[in-house]
Amino acid sequence: MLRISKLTDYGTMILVHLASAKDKHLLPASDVAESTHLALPTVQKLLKILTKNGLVESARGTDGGYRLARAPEQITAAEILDTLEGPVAITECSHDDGHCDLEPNCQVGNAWQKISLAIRAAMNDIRLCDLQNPPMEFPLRHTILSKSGHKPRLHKQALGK
Amino acid sequence: MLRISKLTDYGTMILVHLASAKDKHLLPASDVAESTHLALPTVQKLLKILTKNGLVESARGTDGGYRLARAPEQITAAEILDTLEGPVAITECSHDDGHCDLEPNCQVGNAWQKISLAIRAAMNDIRLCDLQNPPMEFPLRHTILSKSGHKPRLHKQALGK
DNA sequence: ATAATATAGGACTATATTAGTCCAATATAA
DNA sequence: TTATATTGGACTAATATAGTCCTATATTAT
Ligand code: FES
Ligand code: FES
Repeated sequence: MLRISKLTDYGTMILVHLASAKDKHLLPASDVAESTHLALPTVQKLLKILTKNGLVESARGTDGGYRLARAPEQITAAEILDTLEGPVAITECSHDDGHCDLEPNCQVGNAWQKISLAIRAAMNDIRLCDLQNPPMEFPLRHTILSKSGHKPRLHKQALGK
Repeated sequence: MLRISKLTDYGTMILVHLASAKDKHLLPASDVAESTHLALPTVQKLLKILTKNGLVESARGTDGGYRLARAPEQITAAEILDTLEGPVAITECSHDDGHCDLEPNCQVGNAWQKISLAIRAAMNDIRLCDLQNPPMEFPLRHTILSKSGHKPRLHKQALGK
């Protein structure tokens, strides 16, 4: 259903490993690779991506390495997915962008897109610490606009292309 | 986020088209292709898949064709995704099945899987008629276990695999 | 300075998945 | 028997993902 790629899985493992690190200590990629049993080049690649997206921070040189940029409670699943899965928009329309000659009443792409956004909103409630130590059940209590049926959040998110 | 494939999008368009058909009338694949502006071979392939999975029913021969097997209110988004995206399970663990030598405390794959299931549960509330004519907002009000508040967030250790 | 360590950036290949097409077989009705 | 239309599956092409490797840059210690 929600299909996450292997790299996203790996990336999450890496984040979880960093989350369990001592304090502000920096872990070199080689250490992370060893601990997670993932191939070093893959770990290097992922750590670079995570760094570029602000989830982890890095230092070069001797005793350099990586660590979480924030506490595990302040990193959301939405961020992790955005970072590792990329800004993949749901298929918007089977016809090329903007021009749907057929049916102006076809809201199919639109509908899937709204569903996707609702899910994404729900992902904001799940945090790295939840992935680290998952609860019995994950709640998904959102609508695309708001949780109380009002109009507060407009979620004008640009889903790019 | 939730990434649906092009074929799933096409398939949804086809379902919506069938949903708008007169009564119990059968539409041949060629008709569907023309109406949706999709390539005929693709439409044929998708209709076969939809038929095999019980979402539409078919008749052969002259005046044969396809129609929805049930009313649009009785076809859920979950079914559509299951049918068109296949039974794609989320990546369970980066190590081969059952054998995670490293860390017994790694619940990463497990966590994503639970999230995926929660989303799938939410998809049971969305129906073909909603995709046809999407509401302002899609509600996602589920947890993996129940919908009535059940003391979530307990961070209980999940049972293994 | 120089050497050693480690990240940054990106190019590159290999693999897997998705998308799309086509053909032979079967069923139905006129 | 002919025309219509689905069924089943094989097949190729296109794209996305996974994985590796090379060069440049920054940092620290000697
Ligand atoms: S086919 Fe273009 S909006 Fe649906
Ligand atoms: S690496 Fe095996 S369960 Fe997480």
